[in-house]
Amino acid sequence: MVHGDHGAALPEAFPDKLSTSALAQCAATGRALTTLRREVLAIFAGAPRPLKAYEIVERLSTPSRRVSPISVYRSLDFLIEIGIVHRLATQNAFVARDRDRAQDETLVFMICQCCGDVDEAVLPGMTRSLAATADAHGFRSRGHSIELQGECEDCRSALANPNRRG
Amino acid sequence: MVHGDHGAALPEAFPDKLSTSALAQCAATGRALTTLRREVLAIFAGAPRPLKAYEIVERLSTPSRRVSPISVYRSLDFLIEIGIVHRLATQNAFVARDRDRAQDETLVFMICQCCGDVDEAVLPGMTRSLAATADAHGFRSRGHSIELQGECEDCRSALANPNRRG
DNA sequence: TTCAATTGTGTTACAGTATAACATTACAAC
DNA sequence: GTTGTAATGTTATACTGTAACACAATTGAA
Ligand SMILES: [Zn+2]
Ligand SMILES: [Zn+2]
Ligand SMILES: [Zn+2]
Ligand SMILES: [Zn+2]
Repeated sequence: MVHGDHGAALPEAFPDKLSTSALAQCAATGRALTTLRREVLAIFAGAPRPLKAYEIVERLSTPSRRVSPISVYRSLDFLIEIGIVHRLATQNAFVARDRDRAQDETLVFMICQCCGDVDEAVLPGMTRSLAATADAHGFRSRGHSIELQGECEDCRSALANPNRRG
Repeated sequence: MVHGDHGAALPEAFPDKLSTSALAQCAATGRALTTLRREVLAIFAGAPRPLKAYEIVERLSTPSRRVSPISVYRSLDFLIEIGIVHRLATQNAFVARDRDRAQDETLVFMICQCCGDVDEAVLPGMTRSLAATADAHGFRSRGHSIELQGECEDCRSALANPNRRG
């Protein structure tokens, strides 16, 4: 983070939507939204930015309860499987999003190198475009990771105008 | 790798093209293609598949010469900067490609989960499409990572037809 | 020539990320 | 109750990447 902590984000009505999505997915797939998994999800709900696995470990651990990294990774894997959490491969970090993923939605993550914020987008044409490309190469695609690095709007205006009142 | 080691790849005339590209980039940017960097590049030249950083460490090390991970990472960073090597974020691995990258070419990597092979493609529309998306979100993109996971053609036909002569 | 300044490497140690292997619990089905 | 499955606990370890500082080589002045 190069300059101040502008760029707050949306920690509000987040939890409910996430949990709702998660429960729906669990019901659909016959798996359980256990305590641990809910706890992990709750941490995401309150987090405006991507979380590192070991941050989650820390936040879940107390003097009387040491949560192990592998437990967290297992919960993350689960939440990724049901489509609630996404791994940001370029950051070794994770975000929770509750888009009602219509089968093939191609998510693009835009990651601000300055403040760490992550925004996401769905490119309508992208899914077809990627599928066509894969096809042309005889490749059967089963998943993808699309991440942009750069600067978010807030950070750009902050850089252009470091102190608000000249 | 689930089944046999089909899917050989192109280790042939590779080295020269890579080195040529690298030298050109160095000349253009006033940096040096040192011995270590050339050695790393040479390992890529002979490798049909992505390399892990510590694989390179091993291959460069001998009883009398222990190359340290950080030296390898530094060389990798350099080769990435000049555009010869790409990091596959989802694999923690690296590939060398010598595409004469016209400024904005948007590379898409297709990574076979079965044999580990990596193919690449350039989507003509992609660069504009991503730029438009970023714009719409006020995001200034400075780099990206686009990776597909799936199965390559060879692996699919091998799976469909495990033993070649029924 | 000697003196920076820059670039690249060596060396050591360490931080950060992720998983293996096996024991244990919880719960449902038979 | 026993069996099977899903999930978690526990311990240890493997894998990935970097910090910090010393050293060497190059270049371009003073
Ligand atoms: Zn910022
Ligand atoms: Zn920002
Ligand atoms: Zn295969
Ligand atoms: Zn394959």
